[in-house]
Order: sequence, then structure tokens, then C-alpha cells
Amino acid sequence: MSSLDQFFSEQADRMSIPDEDIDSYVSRITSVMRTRKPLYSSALSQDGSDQSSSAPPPQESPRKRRRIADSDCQVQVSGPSTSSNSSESVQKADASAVPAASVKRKTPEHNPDSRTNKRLKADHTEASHDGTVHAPTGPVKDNAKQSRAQRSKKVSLPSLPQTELGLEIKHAAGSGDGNTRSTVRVSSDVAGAVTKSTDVDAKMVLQHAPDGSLDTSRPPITEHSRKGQSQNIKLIKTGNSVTRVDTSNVTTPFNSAIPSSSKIGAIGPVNEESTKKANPRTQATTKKSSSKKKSKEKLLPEQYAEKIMLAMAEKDLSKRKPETMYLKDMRIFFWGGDYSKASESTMRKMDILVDRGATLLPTFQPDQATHIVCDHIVTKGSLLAAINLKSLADIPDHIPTLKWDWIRTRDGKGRMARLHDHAAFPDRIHFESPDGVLDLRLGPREKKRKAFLEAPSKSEDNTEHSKISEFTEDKVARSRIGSSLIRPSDVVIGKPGPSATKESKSTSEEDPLACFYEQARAELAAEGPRNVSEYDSDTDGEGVQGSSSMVATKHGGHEAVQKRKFMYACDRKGEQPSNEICPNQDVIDMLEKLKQIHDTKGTADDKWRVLSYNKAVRGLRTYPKRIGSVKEAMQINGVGEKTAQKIMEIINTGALQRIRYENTEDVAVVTLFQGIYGVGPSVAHKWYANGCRTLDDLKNGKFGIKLSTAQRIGLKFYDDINTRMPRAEAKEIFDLIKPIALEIDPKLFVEIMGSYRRGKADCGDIDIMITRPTDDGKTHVGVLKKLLGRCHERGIITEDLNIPENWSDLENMYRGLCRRDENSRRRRIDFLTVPYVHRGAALLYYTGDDIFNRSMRMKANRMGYSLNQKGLFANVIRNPSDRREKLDDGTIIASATEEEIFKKLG
DNA sequence: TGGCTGTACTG
DNA sequence: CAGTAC
DNA sequence: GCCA
Repeated sequence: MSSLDQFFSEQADRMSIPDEDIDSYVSRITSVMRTRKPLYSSALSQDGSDQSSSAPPPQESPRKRRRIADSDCQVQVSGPSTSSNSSESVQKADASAVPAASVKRKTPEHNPDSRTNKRLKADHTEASHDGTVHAPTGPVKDNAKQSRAQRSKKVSLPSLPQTELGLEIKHAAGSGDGNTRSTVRVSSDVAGAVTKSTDVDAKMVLQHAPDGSLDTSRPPITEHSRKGQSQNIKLIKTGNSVTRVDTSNVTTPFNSAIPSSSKIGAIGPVNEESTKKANPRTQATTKKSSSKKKSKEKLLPEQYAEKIMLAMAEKDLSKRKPETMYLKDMRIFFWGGDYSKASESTMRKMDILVDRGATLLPTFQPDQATHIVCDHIVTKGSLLAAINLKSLADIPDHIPTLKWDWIRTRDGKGRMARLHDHAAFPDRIHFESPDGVLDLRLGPREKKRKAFLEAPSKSEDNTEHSKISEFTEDKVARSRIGSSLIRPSDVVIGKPGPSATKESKSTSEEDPLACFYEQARAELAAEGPRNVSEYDSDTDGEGVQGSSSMVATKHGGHEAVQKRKFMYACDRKGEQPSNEICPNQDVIDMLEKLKQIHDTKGTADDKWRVLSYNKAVRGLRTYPKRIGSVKEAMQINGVGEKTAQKIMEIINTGALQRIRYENTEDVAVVTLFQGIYGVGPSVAHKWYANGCRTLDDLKNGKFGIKLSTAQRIGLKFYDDINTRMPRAEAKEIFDLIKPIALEIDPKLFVEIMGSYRRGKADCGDIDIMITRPTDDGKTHVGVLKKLLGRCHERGIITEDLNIPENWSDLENMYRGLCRRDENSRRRRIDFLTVPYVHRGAALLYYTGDDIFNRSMRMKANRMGYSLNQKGLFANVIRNPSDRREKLDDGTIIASATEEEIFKKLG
């Protein structure tokens, strides 16, 4: 128990932390802890970064003017000719620039092309200071053939990571109904204290072994059914402590492609023995972790929660200022997404909750909890597993599910932000009514479904559309992020007032365009080439609009105005096709997770697997009933034998062994890193192999990590970028920008695309297309640059991620960050300029979604056409040996309007 | 067994 | 050119 | 991993 004592004294220190900014607290602590133990923690919020700069990343020298922001992310869009006024944007040179010695510049002639003048290159630290920086990562990727060949002789896996957990949970097999119960025991004195201090149900008992770890035995693999009602303590996942598992299918871990000498500090699936000697750092790590085995570090999240609640109970709270205890009346279940052991991040966050006076519930108990707070990397499925419920709708209505950042929202007066702005999941959002009572606007699925089916129809097949919309959930969740793992949406549906119940039906009913897309998409998804004559009837409404007649005047021309209004009719109609209704939701969640695991591997093979899983999931979503057999599963479009078997495993056992096995630290960390804009599998793995585990590692340039400019920004605004915005905010920002554009040239054609145009209730980014009729001989050339300059001046656009190659092209592409106002989050924004004649194809393409695009293009191909964002081409001659090589671009047959293209494609 | 959308920017 | 993003 |  001496470790406990130690813990208490440390805890006392923590508790005396002044009521400072929570994130800097987390950041500070984490970075301190970091030196002791290379555990990963989840993202730190952007504002916490600045203090912990023990080793600041290499900074470019101040005299170098950069287009892309320095660490302060203030940007100059300036070109010599325009927007010189934008140079007033502050560009703080970071005084803490790295010692010059460690910075070597790339020789300019290395990149002699025209871009040299425009793009100021980031300095490259060819850092050789510890030799790790540029360690080649080995054959990260083979060509397809080779890897295919390798695939057949499956590389044997590194030995499974032994659980380092000092404790596991003792499961008592439940009765034959499939219920499994687990009990955690604690020595009685502790249990008593816990109960006393936390009101935790006394049924919970933990049993500590003498060294502080817990007595364990393996649970039966059969796993929990989720039916279990909650009188007892919930099951506890034992994470990656895995027993033998069928590994025949397991993809070779990515880092097996990395020379072992560079597997610095790899803790996960790497065989420790083999690397122990390789490198002093590894040795240190190994030693540390083994010496820690005994100490308090290896705790389940809930055990940590208990500990700190215990510690808290012993503290004299009377001297605490009450206003620092602003969570006082809350009984919070916090879920950090870590099953096996509490990560640094989780522990720190739990500390904060307790420190602020919350009662932290070690396990979720519906009758106890007042709030559920999720770390932002948490998926719906993960939370549901943690609280042992089947669906979000099973959570009692009075308990809001919130994102961690809600905790930080206390203002000067101690008021917290509104719950609905920080909902952890888009399908479960609480609004507070004036009397302070929680109001779950997005009610249980039953309600939704009803509203759905009873919705009055505008056209005879409207019901059909509704159904479609319900299923065609935008597949936005970038696969690499793994739909929700890092991307809990922050959604506000509609207006809190009148539209409480109807969000799911609006698009189909009232936005023909969205309807059109849904229909087209669903159809393409379902059948590929098939008679699509409905398109015509459906398109009629706006199909009349021809390119020639569309003369843009000051306000876009008469017809254009009509069309605008027409399309904007979808404004404010929050629409989120609910995918909750699917009877196979649990299967989908699992497959998504598996997909995400493959996505972190980053090999070509896995890339295609990801594609397949996407297709399978899409098929599953539209499948109306619970799947009963492998055969049945295989009927579903996109589901083959392998997936079908997995589906049945999920249905029968509630889990996938594959996931248990592969869900290791590297997956979690790589997933975390891949959430950074500009970081894909390759870079993420490189960093992991170099020893990075947390975002702070990256921020501080540990392990010789260098960030590209875009990555630096992506890291700084990690949370913002990975949070979707309410539809209304997208509109507000667009309404801010459009007038600025028209100010520059009133004849511009400015359109918002992307998920907004598709009628989504929440948007991941804002896509704006700019073009201009050429009938008076002028074009939109130069507009984008001017526009960006003005947006920068007004603080709408705050950072540039990448800028067009050539401002004088008719076709330009810009990516950056913007915000509605000073108090808003950063949002991703894209601008695209296209030749006027291509606007239809461009609109089509950028309105997406990607599934839709793929199908469209595939269809075009089959019909002998070629479709891209410029238009639909006929007579494309392709190289017979390599179909991708076009020998002849063919003739453009459609491009100006979407309808034109649709008609040609049938 | 080969293909799986097609393009642009970064470094 | 590889990697990333859309 | 699925499909033609």
C-alpha cells in the first residue's frame, strides 16, 4: 500500500493546482509525465501548447517571409502586387528559434522551378544530432505485385504483447442466457471508502493483490452480451491482453517493414527482447516500464477514478474556493477510450474532473450518473461498449453525452457552455430548456423513425426517398480517421425551437437537389449501371436551367437567382439522415473499427480493404433486417465471404477477435496522428517508430520530428479541424464571404458545395466554388487572390494550408482555415475557381460525396466516357495496356451544368 | 487475376 | 516522386 | 477485401 500513500501525496499536489487553464495543466503534467513513461495520451487542446516548449520545433528564421503561417499561424497572403495591406496581419517571429547549428537550409537550386519564388520553403532540419531524424523507414510500401506476392506467405507475427497490466478483471460467467457478469473486488477498507466518498453502489468490490495489482483470470471469450441490466458493475474490457487468436488473416503490422533498429521505443506489438539491446533508449524504456509494473501506473481507468475519488475524500475541501468546484453537483462518468490501462490523458482528465468537484463514477451507472463525458477520440461504439449499452438511445434521457471540451467551457462567472454545443455524438444532443431541465431533442430512435415514416409525401415515391436519405449517411467520416474515433461531431440540429423533431425528413421533402443526389447515389450504390430514368423527372425542376440562359448579372442573373433560391431552400434545414435505425448497427460499428485498423496500416492492400469495408458498411446500412446467417450476409452488395463471416462473428459473439488482437497501441497512436491535417499513414507510422506517442511529442519536436507547415497548423488546431460544424455556421461563414467576393466583381458566380450543398446537418468543411461568365470577355482570374487577401484582413481566413500553384490560372485550388468570429473554432475552408464552362462538372464533383463520385465515374467509364471535374468526355482513347493512360482526351460532351452531365449519363 | 476515380499541391 | 487531401 |  505504500504506492497508495505515494499516490496520495502526489495527488495532494495535483489537487492544489490553482484554478488555471485546464489545458495548460494537462499539457504541463503530461509533458512531465511523458519523460517518465512513453505512454500515449490523447490530443491536447490547441491552447495548451505554448507553455511546454522545452524543445521548440525548428523555426524558420524570422527574416524569411513565409506565406504560410509560422507558429502563430498568422498569415500573409501577400503577393507583391495585391493585398499588401494584408501584411498588417501580425507575423510574430518566434524568438525561440532553434539554434542555427541544427538547422540546415535546403539549397535553393534543389527546387528550381517557378514555385521557388512563390513558396517559401520550410527549413529542413537535416538534423543529425541524434541520428534518428532521417532514419529511413525502410520499404514502407512495395509495389502492388510485390506485396501481393508477399501476402501469400504471411509473415509470422511478432509475439503477442504480453499484457503488462498488473491487473485484470475477474469475470464470473453468468447464467446460460449469455449474460456475463464481472465483478471487481477491492479490499474492503478501500471499498468502504469508495462507497462513502462517491456513493458508488456498494456492490462494487475490488480486490487488490499485495503489490497493488489485481488478481486476475481470463474471462471466457464468449463475451458480454449487452443485454445486461445495470445493477451490477459493468464489464470491463481487458484491451490488448489477448489470448491466442486466429491470426491467419491479420495483416502484417506496419512496423514490421521498419528496420528493427529504428523501432525506437516501440512498445506495442514489438518483441521487446529483440530490440532491447538495439538502442539505449529502448533499454531505458523497457526498464522503466518493468519497474513501474508494481507502481500505481497500471490501472484501469475506473480504478484510477476510484483512487482519485478516494484521495479526494480525504482532503479538506473547506479551504477550497467554492467557485473552483464548479462541477460539484455533477456525477460524471468519463470515458477516455482506453480499455486496458488508464492513459496519461485519461488520468489527467479524471484528475481535473475530481479537482473541480465532480463525483467521478468509476463505472457508468444509469441511476447514478448525471453526465457522460467522452474524450474526443472516443467513438460511439467504444462508449457503448464501455457502458454496456446497445445504443445511445438506451442512455437515460436526462444524462447528456458530452465531449471533454465542454468541461473547459466555464466562463468567468463559472457558467458552463450550453450542452448542445458540446454533444459527443450527433445523434444524441441535449438542449437545455429555460427552467434548466434537460431536453433531449433528438429523442430515441423510435420517435425519429416515426416522424420519418409519417412524414407527408410530396411526390409519390417520397417515402422511398426518405428511406434512402436515412441510409445514405454521408460517408464523410474520413476513413482514415475512422469515422468517429477522432471525430466526434459537434452538431446542432436545426434551431432549438420549432424544428425539434423533423430534422430527418427535410432534405428529401424540401430540397430537390439533395433529394436528387440521394437518389442518384443510392441507385448507383445499389446497382451500378441501371436504368436511371427517374433522374429526368426528378431533375426537371432545376434541369431547365441551361448554361446559355444563365446570365449572371449583379445578383447572378434572373434565372440564376431562381436557382439560387431554389437551392438555398435547404438552408437551415438541419438534416442528418439517421443511421441509428439500422438493425445491424453494432456490426457496422465493429466493421468501422476494423476498417480503421486497416487504415492505419497504410499499405496498398489495406487501402483496398478499407475501400471494401466502406462498401460493405454501406450495404449493411441499407439492409433492413438483422442478419441471420453467413449466406444472408453475402447477399448484401459489397459483402463477400470474409466479411460475412466477420459479421456473423459479431452477431454471435458480440465482438471480433481480430479487433481485440489488432487494436494495439500503435493503432491508437497512429490514428491519433492521422487526425492531423497533412499526416497520413506513412508519416504517422514514421513518427510512431521514432518514439512519438502524443501530440505533445510532436509539438515539442521530440524525437527529431519535423512538421510541415500544414502539419503544424493541423496540429495546432487538431480539435477544431476534427470537429464538424453545424450547418448554420457554414452558412454564416459563406454569407460572410460571398459579399466580399461580389464586391470584387459583382458578376462572379459564387457557390457553396460539399456537404453543405448535400443538405447535411453538419459540415466538415466549407467548399466554395468561384467562377464567372465570360460573355463580356473578362474572367475571374485574380479574384481568388484578392478575395483571400480581404478575408485575411477581416480575420475570416486565419491560416493557409495550401495555396494555388498559379494565381493567374483560371483553375485554382486553395485550402485553409477560417472562422466565423474570434470566438469560433477554426473551420476548414476550400476555394476552387474553375472556368465558367466547367462549372457543372466541378459543382458535381465537389458536391460529392466521394462514393457518389466514384460511381459516377465508373459509370461514365463503362459507357465509354470519362468524367472528371472538368467535364464529361467522349471518345477517350485509352492505352489498351494501361487503361489509365489516356491517349486521347476525347471531346468534351458535357460540362456546363450538372443536368447536362446527368442526362448524358442517363 | 487485375482493378478498384481522378487530380493538385507539397517537399 | 511519394504522400496527402479532396 | 470484393467483384467481374
